[in-house]
Amino acid sequence: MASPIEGTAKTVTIRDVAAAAEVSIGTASKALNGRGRMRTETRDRVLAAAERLGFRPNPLAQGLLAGRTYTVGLVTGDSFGRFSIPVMLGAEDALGAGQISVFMCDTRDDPIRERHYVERLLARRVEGIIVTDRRTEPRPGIGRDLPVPVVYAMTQSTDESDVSIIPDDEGGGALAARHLLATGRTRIGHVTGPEGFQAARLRAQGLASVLAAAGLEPAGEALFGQWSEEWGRQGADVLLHAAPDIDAVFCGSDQIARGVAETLRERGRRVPEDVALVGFDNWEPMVLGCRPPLTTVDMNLGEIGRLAARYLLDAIAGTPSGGGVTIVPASLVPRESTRRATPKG
Amino acid sequence: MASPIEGTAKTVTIRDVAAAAEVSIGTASKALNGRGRMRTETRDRVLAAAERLGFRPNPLAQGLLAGRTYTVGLVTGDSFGRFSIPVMLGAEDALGAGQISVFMCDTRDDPIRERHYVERLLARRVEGIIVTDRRTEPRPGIGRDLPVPVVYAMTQSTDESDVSIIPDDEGGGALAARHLLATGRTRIGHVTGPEGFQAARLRAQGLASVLAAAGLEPAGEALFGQWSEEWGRQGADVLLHAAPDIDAVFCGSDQIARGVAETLRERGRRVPEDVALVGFDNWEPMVLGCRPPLTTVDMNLGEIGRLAARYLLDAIAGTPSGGGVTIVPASLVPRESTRRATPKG
DNA sequence: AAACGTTGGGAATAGGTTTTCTCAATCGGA
DNA sequence: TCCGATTGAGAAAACCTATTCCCAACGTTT
Repeated sequence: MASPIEGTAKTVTIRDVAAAAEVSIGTASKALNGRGRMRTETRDRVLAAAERLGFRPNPLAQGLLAGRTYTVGLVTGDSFGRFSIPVMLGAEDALGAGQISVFMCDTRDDPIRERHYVERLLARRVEGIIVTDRRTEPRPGIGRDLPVPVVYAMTQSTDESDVSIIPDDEGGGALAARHLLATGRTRIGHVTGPEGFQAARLRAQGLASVLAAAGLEPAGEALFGQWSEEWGRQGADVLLHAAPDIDAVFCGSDQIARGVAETLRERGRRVPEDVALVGFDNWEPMVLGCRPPLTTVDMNLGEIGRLAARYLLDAIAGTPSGGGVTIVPASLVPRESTRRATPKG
Repeated sequence: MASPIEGTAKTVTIRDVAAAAEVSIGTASKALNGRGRMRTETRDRVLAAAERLGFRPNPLAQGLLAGRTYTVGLVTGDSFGRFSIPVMLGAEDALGAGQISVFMCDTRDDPIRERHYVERLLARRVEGIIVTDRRTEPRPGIGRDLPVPVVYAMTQSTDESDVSIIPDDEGGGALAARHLLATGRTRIGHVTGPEGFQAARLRAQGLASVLAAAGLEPAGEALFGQWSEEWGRQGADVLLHAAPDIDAVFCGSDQIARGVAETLRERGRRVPEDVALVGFDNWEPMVLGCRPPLTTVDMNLGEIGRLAARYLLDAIAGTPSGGGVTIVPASLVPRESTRRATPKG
């Protein structure tokens, strides 16, 4: 049986199909699309000819006529890094199912390139654009009054009327805090990334408000630093000095948590027996490489991507669903680093 | 000044431009493309009108006429993971510069999805396809006698006449070995991934042949296991038991190297003073998070992508450059884990 | 003044598909 | 037997741009 992927020296058009089936082009089109009324015998004859010749309608011609391209653009400033990849996969998942293809653009965080790419996408008549980035901070939009809908995923536009879909950093922090409380911890420290990052501030805030609601004080101040293991190692020492009696640390990222885990172990604190540990990101190589495997918060980035895609599809269909900023809840992924100490005896 | 990105309620065609400039459509086209002969006054009038109306030629119409789409497909089985991303960025870099846009397809390693996507790309009349994957193993091609050129990057087609561009695993292993020899190490162990991976076998072989050429025996057998930190920790113990006097370990991946580093430290061996360590991949978070920062081999994946793109561009232009399998040399990235012990006194 | 060359611009066609309109043929009913 | 209704299929327009061919007008030369 001939594979439809197999080569065709020359591209076969509907004209060829019509000729082979001995009908007019219009009839062939109707037969292929199940549109008009005709004898089933005729329809079958056309279908058979199309199959035999390996006919694939030219989407350029289709799009030209329909005024649609069934394409969207995906613009990232993150060079498709750790954060934008899952978003992108989620989006591609949702879009691909609907026969929409995705143009990929990497701006390298350069506004000039970004503008350039947006221009090109618009020239190509994409029907929508998804913008993703590494930081959840609000950023300037990619242009005002664009002729197609735009969704910001994993980042926000400074223009509040734009549609943004972001993770729930504060809720994630709260989730981690409640999990630690539920496993019996009360003296909880926090080591996280630069204070300049909204994500870091919100996660800290989520932790703080849960602690406050439980009538607890945080153990030491929230330590802002870098998104690195090295800072995790340093931060753990600072924390142990400031609050030697801590029984848990919530970290702003899995990388930081690994650094913290290492220092804790070297200082003779057992994880999770003496000190429980929660990370953030659910970045597998980090989380599983950690000793012990790390309880962490998953931002559900794939869901963010899917949501962004769905919004875009709705907007393209002319029925935009909601607007403004949508916050996607985070999930807690429990692993060994917060296992409850087994009661003695 | 009006931004060309700004919105246009209705898409403006060359017809509108022609009307605004009071010329015929044909003249407008010639003016915009600098083709025919005409008074500069006329040309300027058209250009001004186009600018004013924000005219962008419809690429569908252009493509339909020219029989070109200026698009290529990028198909990955790796869900755009750690290995295919850099390849993809390199490719996008080279293609984007040439006004070619890239369709992104994630097959999730599923042959059905792959076939589906290839179908869709061909239907969209892409002018070429790049296939990337996580493993460098030969894999079945995406189809025979396709109407467009195909390049396999970071993977190979089982069909030897297909064009593949892969990293130099063996050369990378040799590079690591020579670096260790150059820093005065002679008793070199090897911990790597599953023997089922060609990449693991080739890297081991690169090490082995350099050692043999130097008249040295490997320290212990090459240890094949998993691509994980956990295996690195275990493997290091096995190695220390089999060859307690090792002064260097070459690891098949940075993750493994981190595990090895950890065990070495816990067993009282200092890195790099007692034992030097070389990883593979140059995966930044791993390499920099390691203590000490890890010397490693970089496969130059970006270059692989750029090369793949360049080949594709040549093939599209009708002048395919070379063919068969191209191997891209690896580079050694020296860091602290192989620092030469400073001579005493 | 006539013949010729040059220049500027328009008309028409192509590209592949969808859709609307139109027409012919067939069938049923009176 | 004739008329009307219904069905099946074709012709043509539309989508938008690029290109080829052609024509008219103007200027130059003899």
